[in-house]
Amino acid sequence: MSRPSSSELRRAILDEARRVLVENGYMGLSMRPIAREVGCTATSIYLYFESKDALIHALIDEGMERLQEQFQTAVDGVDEPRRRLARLARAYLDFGLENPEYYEIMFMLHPQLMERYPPDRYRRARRNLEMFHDEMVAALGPAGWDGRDPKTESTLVWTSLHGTVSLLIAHRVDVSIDREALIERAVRQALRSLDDPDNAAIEPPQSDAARN
Amino acid sequence: MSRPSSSELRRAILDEARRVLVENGYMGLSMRPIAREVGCTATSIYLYFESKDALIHALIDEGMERLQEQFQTAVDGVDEPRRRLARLARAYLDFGLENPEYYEIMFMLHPQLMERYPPDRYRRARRNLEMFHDEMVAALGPAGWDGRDPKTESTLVWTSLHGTVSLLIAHRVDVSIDREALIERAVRQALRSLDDPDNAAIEPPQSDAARN
Amino acid sequence: MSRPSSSELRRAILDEARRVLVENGYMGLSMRPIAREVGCTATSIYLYFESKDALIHALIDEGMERLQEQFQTAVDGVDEPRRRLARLARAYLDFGLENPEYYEIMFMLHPQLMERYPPDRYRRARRNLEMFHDEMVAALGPAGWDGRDPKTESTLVWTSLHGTVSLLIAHRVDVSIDREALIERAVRQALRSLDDPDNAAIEPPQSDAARN
Amino acid sequence: MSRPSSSELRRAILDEARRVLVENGYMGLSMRPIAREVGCTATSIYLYFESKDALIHALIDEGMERLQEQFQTAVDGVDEPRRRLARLARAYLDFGLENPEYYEIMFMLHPQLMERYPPDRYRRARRNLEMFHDEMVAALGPAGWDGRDPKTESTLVWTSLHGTVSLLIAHRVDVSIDREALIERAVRQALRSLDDPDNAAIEPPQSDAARN
DNA sequence: CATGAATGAGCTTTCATTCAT
DNA sequence: CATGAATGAAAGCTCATTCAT
Repeated sequence: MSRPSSSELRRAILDEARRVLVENGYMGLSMRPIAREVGCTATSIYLYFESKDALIHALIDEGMERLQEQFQTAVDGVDEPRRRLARLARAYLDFGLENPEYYEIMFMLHPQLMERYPPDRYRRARRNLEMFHDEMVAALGPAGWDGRDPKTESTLVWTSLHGTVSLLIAHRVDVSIDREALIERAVRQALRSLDDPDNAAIEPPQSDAARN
Repeated sequence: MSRPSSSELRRAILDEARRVLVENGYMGLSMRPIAREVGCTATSIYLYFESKDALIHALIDEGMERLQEQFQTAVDGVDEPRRRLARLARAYLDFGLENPEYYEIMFMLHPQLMERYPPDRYRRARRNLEMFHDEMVAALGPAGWDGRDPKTESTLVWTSLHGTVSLLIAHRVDVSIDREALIERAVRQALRSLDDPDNAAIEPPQSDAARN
Repeated sequence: MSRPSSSELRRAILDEARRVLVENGYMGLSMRPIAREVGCTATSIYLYFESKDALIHALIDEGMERLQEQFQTAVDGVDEPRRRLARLARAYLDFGLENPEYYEIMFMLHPQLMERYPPDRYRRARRNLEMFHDEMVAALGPAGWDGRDPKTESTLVWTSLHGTVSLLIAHRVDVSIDREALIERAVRQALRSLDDPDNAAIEPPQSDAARN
Repeated sequence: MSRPSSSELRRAILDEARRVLVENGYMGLSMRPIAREVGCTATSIYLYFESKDALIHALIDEGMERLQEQFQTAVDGVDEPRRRLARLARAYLDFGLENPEYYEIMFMLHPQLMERYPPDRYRRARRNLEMFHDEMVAALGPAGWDGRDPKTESTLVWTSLHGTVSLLIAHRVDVSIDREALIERAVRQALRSLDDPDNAAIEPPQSDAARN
């Protein structure tokens, strides 16, 4: 899976690119400053990455691999389905918070930029998220869905975790909030689907509220 | 702020800027194409907005005002606290999905870009989100928190809604998922805090894996 | 026909571009040196020409107009068809030798570059050359073609003049050759079609000579 | 697949360079795409050619040799001077049309680029063209020039053939023209000098119109 | 004989912005 | 209120070429 790593420079470029990404974001990423920082010319970058897009895509790939590894580590040796799912959720949050630069390009890039990511690699990357689905099905079994759709439910787990990660790494969450407490609550809430689906107390969606 | 006179040109610039935003994202927004589209020169834009940042900030302000209006409309005439909260959640989702361009600059901009948004206006904008907090406190009363922090809980409502909105407008959610069903589930899940806080079945956070 | 000429800078850019063209050829033409020479920045050139191609195309247009003018002047007041044709031929040669930079981009550009010249403007430009055809038909009348094709014959006039012009301005013609004598002979030879078409003495094309 | 021997690589480079030349012209010729196509590195090209210029010059040399061969073949066994000259003319046209990539670098390069072609090799190459001169002298003998200069006349043969070849390979000649007919006519016209020099019907050059 | 790594100069073009009018 | 002219900086990228191995 991992490349023969043609040189340390390639590594240095990727690392510097990540560093810039978390600091300045995608649009603040430009070739010459990276080159200057790693001590080569802008031309040299093109020896390892055929374009700026390719460099970004390589980072996305790396990020997806790392997330996959953290997922595997998280569930390794854990048998109980609910615990496996909880571990996955926690691992997702941890990954995002510990690797904001990877997370940003993996899950927060604008659609227009994402379109240039090769579709087959995109599909492969998406398989990471299917773990949420598979573990949920394993946890709840064929019954117990009460008419709900497993794909929708697992997507919901993901979106709810993503909301927390993305706002945290964008420094949008009030600093007075206890970070660890929020994370813990996010994990638990994400997994509430596993418990009682009874929430009749809340009113059904109202189309009038949708109008502006 | 700016004069209340606000000519039609100013309006046209803002509208065109929004149109570009939803298509190309923040980084695809540049002054001259806007000018060309609304039929004036790039210089003219500077008569109404002192910089590109100021233009973006004006759009953020507008978006925040619109969200505020939709919040007010949503809870208008509704007395029951839980229903008020549900309405707010639904209004938030609807706003994001119907105004992706506003939503993007309001809640998805990179920190570096957000830093240039004047802090006082940022604080004012944040007050929108405090509605979640206030309504939750109203709903649960002084008791019933079981040791949980109202601020954390209301933040959790927000992040969970944001996850769904942001991934939907970024076209990250699998197209085979029923959009409306996901939204409905997102609202309900966001408000689960109001019900039983019992989730002892899920293991405690693994603090060792979270630290780097 | 001539533009309102928005400023003298536009003129200066065109002139400098021409100067560079004759010296360094098309591939030696680049924006920044032009800018430096006319005393503006490279960006300014883009105020007057939307691209390097557009700049070249503007020069082609100008050249075609000038050639057209010289053609008109040449035949002005001349009635006798043969003399009109001779004047055209001479004017063509003179134009090319006096305006080598125009001539180069008008008639010596590589096909690949020419493809980007808008087809409608190309067709308009080609009309210049149709004057050879029209005058030949006028000179020889409906009869007198002895089975030869007027279009072929007029094309032959052009190609034969072009050969002389292009080799002269490329400095390919031996310097010991009397330039004026060559030109005079070229004109006369180009118009030989008008006289006796009898050249049976020369053998027909031989396919064996075509093989390598 | 065995490795190409060194001479084969040299050959492959030259062939690929020619292929690129006919497609993209001189300015579209760059080292790395050639290397990629022949399956070596850009550096390897420098083992066989000390510079891009040298590569081009080698191609020019090759082309000149091939033209020389075709000239020899054309007149081989032909005794009658006029027929020999006609054969040469035809061979020249055929060479250009069948080897447009050679022809372009041999006869259509901008003076600035040609200056770098070593003068001695240039002179040797020029000897090809002197065959026109020698055969004309042989055909007409010491008399029969009527005051005309043999060098001028043979140059005229060349320029007139060049005009036809260069415009044809640049796709400048109207597609509705019968290519073979034009070529045949070009050969005949080029050799008209051999016949009557009487062209008194055409007016003398107008030196006044030629000056600016 | 051939390579991989690297370079410096250069390319066309776009950017947000300013200033005199 | 609006413009046309102009700019400096920077963008991504390609070029022919060199050098140690």
